[in-house]
This record gives sequence, structure tokens and C-alpha cells, in this order.
Amino acid sequence: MGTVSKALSLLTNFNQSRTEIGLSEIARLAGVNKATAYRLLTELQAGGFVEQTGADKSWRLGPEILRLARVREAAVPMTTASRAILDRLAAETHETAHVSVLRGTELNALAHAYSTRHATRVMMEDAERLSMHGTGSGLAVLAFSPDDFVESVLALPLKKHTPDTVTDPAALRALLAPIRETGIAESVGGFEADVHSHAAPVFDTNGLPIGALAVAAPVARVTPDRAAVIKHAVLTGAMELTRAIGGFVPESFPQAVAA
Amino acid sequence: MGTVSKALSLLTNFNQSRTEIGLSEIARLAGVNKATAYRLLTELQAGGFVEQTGADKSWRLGPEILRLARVREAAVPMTTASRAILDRLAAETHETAHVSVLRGTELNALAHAYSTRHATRVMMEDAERLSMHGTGSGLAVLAFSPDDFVESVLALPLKKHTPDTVTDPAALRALLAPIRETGIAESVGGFEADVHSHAAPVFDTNGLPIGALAVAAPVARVTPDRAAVIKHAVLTGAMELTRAIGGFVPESFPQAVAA
DNA sequence: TGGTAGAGGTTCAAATAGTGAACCGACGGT
DNA sequence: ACCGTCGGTTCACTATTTGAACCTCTACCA
Repeated sequence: MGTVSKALSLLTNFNQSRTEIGLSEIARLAGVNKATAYRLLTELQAGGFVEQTGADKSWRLGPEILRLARVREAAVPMTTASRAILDRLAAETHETAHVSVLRGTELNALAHAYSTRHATRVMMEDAERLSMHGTGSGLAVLAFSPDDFVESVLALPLKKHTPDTVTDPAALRALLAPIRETGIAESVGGFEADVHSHAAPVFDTNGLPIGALAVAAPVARVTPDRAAVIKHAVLTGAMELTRAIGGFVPESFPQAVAA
Repeated sequence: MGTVSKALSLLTNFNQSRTEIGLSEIARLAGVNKATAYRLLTELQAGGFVEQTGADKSWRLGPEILRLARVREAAVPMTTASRAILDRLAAETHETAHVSVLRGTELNALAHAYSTRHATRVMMEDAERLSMHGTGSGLAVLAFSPDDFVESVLALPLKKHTPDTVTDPAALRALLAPIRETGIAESVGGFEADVHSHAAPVFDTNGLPIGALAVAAPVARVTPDRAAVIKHAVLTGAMELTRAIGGFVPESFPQAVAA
């Protein structure tokens, strides 16, 4: 493991519920020597990636992160572009809409919007990690990814999130065929029990899936006519988002529904 | 120079107008060997900090940056909290409002808002670098920073941005005294000719300046009564922003105006 | 009041990781 | 058919990283 990876692993220990970390603790979390952690932190600090709070000398993420985030948004304006689409999707479907982005062999939740229609709703957390095999979003991405990528994902240990999670590689491969026909992936209780999600892939400038747009609803509320509304809305939104980020819908995507 | 700094220096070459960079070019820009750049990039890629575009194999910033930016915002919600305040400030003063954040011995522009009132306005660019000695924002931060920090900034080479830029350390020290009295810093053409800026410091949880809120106007439009409006608005906004991010206005800040 | 445990930070010899010139095949222009 | 440049790779050399031990300081407790 290279030095750079170690430095980055320090950063990945920060999250919504742990925004400031002390030297000894961060060394423990990242599994590195305290001296090493200190040297890496001072180097990250010089770059503005972390900073030290004046009070108890603990560390938090620095302002350079924000600058880079703006540059990333300039390159791939997913967050910005998805905001309006998510709001509309939540309003149209009366359910929770969310968008996630491919990150190695996982998806990261990026943004979400709730509908105020129902008292019960599927809750989302930004930066949540979504599995490829267990979620509608993941299946939507897989269905339009190159075969070698699909195989590399299926070769990983596939976690059984719920009793209903499909973890058999052959069964998962079979699931992808209808998605390639319709452009829509579904998962019923495969990630969290009682959640029925519909998802469609979002493509980048090369026609490769870069993430997915999804609507998640309690299983009981997904009647056939609601499902039809959701499917149409998700598909429309995903195509719109693809266009908004300058993406390209590949030939392999069902052109009848893409239009 | 450590390996980590080199890796980070690759990242800092990305900006609004250069969001994707090829291997050879990024190596040239960062001044490292191509092999080194490649190894660093693959390591950064494993962490999700960069990713490769499918088409021409060039590199761009990755999604992990966005996740970290959300965590940074959870720790110090400057961008989020300043949005509404900036809009109001621009509307009240009819001029350009902006907020910047301390980054080592410099300030980084973070966000801004324009007024639509006048056809001419001071333009801002996000992620712009503002000097400490030449801008109202910088002076506002310096005036309420610890002496050793002030001295370390004044010991640096102080660039003469315009003929009106004050670069003499003694003269700059003298400028800070009235700012400590009033809570407001001013710069007339010290950074860009013809720009008159008013700024007030924003404090973090430790009562240390973390950045500044400012209003920038063409010199000719700053009449005494407009100046009074601007001063009041900037001061009110800065105090509000300090509260919004959970900051603490120190004893040294003029309490009469802080209230 | 003295003792302990943990915090942040520092040191330096030992060991490991980083480095870059040279190379490859592929592509695009002349 | 040639040349320049691209992305990517190799490997002998070497400079950087590493971590146990140490220091100081604070908080807590008997």
C-alpha cells in the first residue's frame, strides 16, 4: 500500500457524524502509526485538504476540498443538474427520489429529494454506499456496463442485505436481460426490507453508465398504476440528466424508450 | 517534498477551465516524471479522487471529492449558510457580495452573489485567490487574528497588485487598528483598480477568523450614504454567518457593533 | 498531592517505498 | 514511410517513509 493511499485513507475516515478527529484517534482508525498519521496530516494540511481546529487541536477537512468539488461539478455537473430533476421526480411519483454515482465497484448516493405526500417515506442519507447487486440503481448500471466490469463485480463477495437479496451470479446475470430490454431496473426488498426501487442508468460522454436515478417506495404502495407512473418518470428523468451532463445514450439502450 | 504533496499537487492543477487533463500534460504541469504521475494517479483513482474518462484516457476529479465536500460542509457549513446571506446582501447594497475562507496565508473566494441593479458590477470568480494585505477581506481577517499569524503574513513577499496596494508592513499594521475599533475593513483599489470593498470577519467555534464577508463596488458609486448602508449590511451579515456556522464572536471584537 | 493514562508532538536508525531514463506499441499528421 | 507524441511499463538506484521510544502536558482519581 503506497503512502498516498494511506494519506487518502485518513481522509475517508471523516463522515457526516464524525467531522473532527484527534491525532491518536485518526491513527487508530486508519491503522497507521501515530507519527505517520501526523506527518501525513501536516502534508495534507499544507495542501489545504485538512485543517486543525484551534481549540483541541483535532483535525477536520479543509477548504481545498470545496474548491475541488466545484471543479468536479464543472466537469460532471451531476449534483447541480440532478437537483431540479429530483424535486420533480419526488413530486410526480409522491415518493423518495435519489441519484447515485459509480465509485469503483460500488455506488455512492449523491443527492435525494423527498415527497411530502405520505407520512411514511423511504429515508436516504447522502454519501450512503449502495451495493451493485442489491439495489435497483446498481442493476441499472450493471445492465449497461461492459461485460468484464459486470463479471468483476459478480466475482466479489456479494452481501446478503436482506433475505430477499439475490446473490447468485447466474441469477443476477439473468436479471440484467429484461433491464436491457426496458431500460428500467427494479429491486424489491433487495437492499432494505420493504423498499421497492425503480432505477434507470445515467450515461457519461462516452456512453458508459456513470450512475443511476432512482425512486424508492414502500413495497405496499407500489400498485401497478403507481409503478407505471414511476417507471415513466424515472426513465424520463434519467435521460434528461444524461443530456444535462453532456452524456450520450448508447446504441445498446432501448431506443424506443430513450426517445 | 513528500510523495503525498506531489499527489496533491496533481489535483491542484485541475480548475474551472481545465477539468480534464491527459497523463503527459498533468506530469508536465506538476513537474513530475510521467511514470510518477501515472503511479500517483492510479493511487488517487483507487481512492475515488480522480477517474479516467473512457474516451481519450484523460483524467478528471472523482466522486469521492463530492462526498468529502459534503462532510466539510457538515463540519463548517460556510457555503450553505452563506448562500441566503449573500443574496440578501447583494439585494440590500445593490452591489456584489462575496464570502471567502482562510486557506493558509491566503483567502479563497467561496461563493458570491450579484445585484441586478447596476449594469456595471464587480465580477467574481469562485475559487479565486485573494491576498491578505490587498483586500478588505484579508485585512478584516488579519485584524482579529493572533499577532504571530499577522507577523507571518507580513513577513511574506507582499505583492503590489495595483499602484494603490499598501505593501509596507508598518503601514499595514497601522491599518489594522481602526478595523479593530469598527469591525469593518476597507480597501480602495488595493487589489483591483476601481474596486472599493468593505469586509467583516467571520469567526469559527474558537473565536478565530475563518474567513470574511465582503461587498465590492466600483469606487465611484461608494458615496458616504451608500457606504453607511454597506457597512451596516456587511457587519450584520458577518455576525449572522458566524452564528450560522456555530461560530463565536471573540471579546476583542467591538461588542457595540456585534450586538 | 502524587500517580497514572491518555492526549499531541518529535526523534532517528532501519527498512521500505519512490523514482525516472529508457522503452513499447499505437495513433495522427506530413 | 517517417516523425512526434500519446498512454503505459520496466527496473536498478536511492531517497523517503516508518515506528518504537521518548517528551510534555492535561485530566482524572485515590
